[in-house]
Amino acid sequence: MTELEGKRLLIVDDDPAFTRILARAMKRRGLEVTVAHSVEEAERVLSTFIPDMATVDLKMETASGLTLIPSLRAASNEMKILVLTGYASITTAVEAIKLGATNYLPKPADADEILAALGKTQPDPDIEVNQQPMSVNRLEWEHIQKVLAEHDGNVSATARALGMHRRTLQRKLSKRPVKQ
Amino acid sequence: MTELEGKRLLIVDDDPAFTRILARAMKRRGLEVTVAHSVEEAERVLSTFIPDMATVDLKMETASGLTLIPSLRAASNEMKILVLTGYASITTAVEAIKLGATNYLPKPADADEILAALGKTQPDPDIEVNQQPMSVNRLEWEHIQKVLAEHDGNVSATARALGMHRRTLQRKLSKRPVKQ
DNA sequence: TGACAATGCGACATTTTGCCCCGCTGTTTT
DNA sequence: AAAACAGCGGGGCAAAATGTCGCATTGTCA
Repeated sequence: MTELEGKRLLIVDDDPAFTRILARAMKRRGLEVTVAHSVEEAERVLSTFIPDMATVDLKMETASGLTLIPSLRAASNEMKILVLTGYASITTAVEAIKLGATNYLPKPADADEILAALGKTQPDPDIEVNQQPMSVNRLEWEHIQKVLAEHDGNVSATARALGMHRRTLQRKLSKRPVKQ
Repeated sequence: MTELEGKRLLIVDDDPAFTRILARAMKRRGLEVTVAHSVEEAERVLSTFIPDMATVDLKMETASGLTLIPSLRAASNEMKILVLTGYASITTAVEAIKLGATNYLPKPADADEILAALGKTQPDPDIEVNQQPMSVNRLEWEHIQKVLAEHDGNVSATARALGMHRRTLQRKLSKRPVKQ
């Protein structure tokens, strides 16, 4: 881990408990950590210095972390950008990588996983494919996320498009996605 | 759909039933379709001509579809490459995009979804409106049928694979007038 | 034949859902 | 500016779906 010594990490997440713990773990590993609790705050940080790596939460109070990725990537081509979210979906993962993220991890993830994901830049065609098909619940979650993205996050429109009650969709969205 | 007329599509998937249906649907839309049932076969096709777009399955008998993506991308920067798999996961989605895929879709997906994912860039107002996304129920139904077939009709095994209770799967299978 | 998995189904507790109704916040219309 | 409108989040409640357990029956295979 010595090669991490002194590297600057920007953590963007509006969960104070999460950022506190992660920041501490990263500092213990010798990183220089800055925390931003919103996209706006992150933009301000960017105007003062350019971090070497960044972790970005997707679901935040105000703007989505996705909107921050282009700014981060514009600030530096070398920056390692990791998207980290408790509401992971294939749709947002694809979107994030296309926007220039280096990697994408579902929460919960510990500090070592995060560092590993930040370090693994090169794609590997030989990673193994799941042997299990998706669970129905997971498939539903992915589908909902896709349609939601197509409707720019408009819950009402998505519910209409899916022929599902808005209240039900709202409840489903507030839950964490199922594993696997 | 006229802008699709005559475009060459390469379908890489080792499921004969799937390729047959998809090829037919795509031909009906005016595409020129070639099918490869393995990565090797796809490589051979590539040495003959360069398609405008390709759909690639991940889980195939021999090599994973992921290994094909660099070849496809090397053959042309313009090619639309869609990864399409019943064994979708965030990990492989991220890898696929990093390797140069244009998009990534979990199966089941119908022909229109696939075309959309391959990058319809035309601002066609009608398409958006009448193109309803698949309802969650139908999506679920198709997925269940697929996995059930993979397990030779074994309900218990299917329920395990789908992470769903056997009793629930049983009930779903019994009373299902397949509504859209 | 014995062992074992799979099936169909009843019964019941738990969870999810559909539905109606708020209040609040922006945006568009009048 | 006021009113009308759309979207969001959420409370509460009845109806429906699901998870769970148990049990008798039916393959299947060595």
